[in-house]
Amino acid sequence: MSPQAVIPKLECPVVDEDQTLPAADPGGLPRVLAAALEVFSEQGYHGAGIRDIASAAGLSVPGLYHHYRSKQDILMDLVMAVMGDLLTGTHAALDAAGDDPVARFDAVVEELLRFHLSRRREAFVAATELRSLDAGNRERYVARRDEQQSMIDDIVAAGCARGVFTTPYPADAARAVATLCVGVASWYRVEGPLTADELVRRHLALARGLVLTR
Amino acid sequence: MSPQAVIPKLECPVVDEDQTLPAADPGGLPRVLAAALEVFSEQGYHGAGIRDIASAAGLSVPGLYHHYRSKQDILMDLVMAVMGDLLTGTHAALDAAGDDPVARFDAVVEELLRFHLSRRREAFVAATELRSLDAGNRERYVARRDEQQSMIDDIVAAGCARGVFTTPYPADAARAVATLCVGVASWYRVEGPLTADELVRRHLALARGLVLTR
DNA sequence: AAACCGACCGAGCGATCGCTCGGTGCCGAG
DNA sequence: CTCGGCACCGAGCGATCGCTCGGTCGGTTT
Repeated sequence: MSPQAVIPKLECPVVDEDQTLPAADPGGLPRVLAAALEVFSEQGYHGAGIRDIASAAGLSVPGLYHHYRSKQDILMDLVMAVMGDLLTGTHAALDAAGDDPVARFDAVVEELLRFHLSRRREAFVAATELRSLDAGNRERYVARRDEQQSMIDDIVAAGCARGVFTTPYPADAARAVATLCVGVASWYRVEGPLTADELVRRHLALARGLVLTR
Repeated sequence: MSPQAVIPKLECPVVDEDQTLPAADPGGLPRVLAAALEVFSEQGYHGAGIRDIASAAGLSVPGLYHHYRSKQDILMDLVMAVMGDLLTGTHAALDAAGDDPVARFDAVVEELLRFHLSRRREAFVAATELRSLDAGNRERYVARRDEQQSMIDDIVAAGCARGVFTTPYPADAARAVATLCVGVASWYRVEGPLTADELVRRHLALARGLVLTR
């Protein structure tokens, strides 16, 4: 189904991506995970067949199973890799932002927005396929997700404690901020009227509106 | 999989629901659609088999196909029924709200929130299974969805025109309001710390923060 | 009584599912 | 030159998929 030519086979442990991929992601995911992302984002986990993933990766079915033990493992590896990148990014943004709660808020919101803009399909799959993870995997994933959410919670709470944020409901506002940032992944289109920079600018203002309720 | 006893068979065109359903919805959906909602919300469209739907509805597989022509038709009927209820509700709330943009804004936001609270699973399925609708069905559904969005757009634009809303980005704020309201369906739990009324109160304040950006 | 209808079901169709068996070809180490 | 191991594949396993065929059954019409 995927309209790709024959790509020379070679799975390399280190990054070595000089091949032109059909429409791959910018995040440097391994070839199989990039292929899985492609088909999962279009058909969903249960709608995508192993054969779809294999051929999108330029592999046979047994070739795929040489690298991953099951379809469930592929999904888990994918969403955990994405969540790991997100946490790395937001932690780095926070470290660079210093101590001012407003600067920290802006930094984490901007990072969240840019992540969900540049890796829309990853974020979409991670959000919608939560239910396709089996119980143990889901638990491990949700723990990481909560780690991200409580990062925002803490920043908003700190801002409220110092009086720079005025919302009477810090926890609800923090969740609303996350909802807003994550939500861009499900409607943003590069062909749309908004550049990424302009979108970030506007949504930073909207996010501030959530913590500065009058 | 569904732990239900044998329910007397009888599909009635008019509403006649004195049977105790296992964990059915409050929205008065036909038996088959209520069953489909149950399994779609747990396994997704592609993850759910028609045997799951049939047995959740207390029917055999051919019995199911007596009422619906295909699995795709069941999904389409389900999401269109839900979207129809939402549009009916928000239009009614608007009609009752009069002409003041702030009253209209509050009315539609409250209706959106209450709908997504009381019919969480419906809203969740409609949002996540968009991609499972085939091209023609998706187009028809998205048209109704856009109708709902532009209702909010118009209210925010009217409020900005009269100067009671101050956001410099009415369209983005309106989308953020919708994102916020729709989002509650994916995290709200009845067992959680927030009553529905308190949640509505707080999120009305948050939504106002989005259109009253300083 | 005969003819018809809507609601429903047992059995099973071909296709596809996730996954595995038993390989082949290549490569660096000994 | 052999050998072990890695990357990979053709073929096909049993199970399940969406869907249909050919009915039965009880009620209404004529």
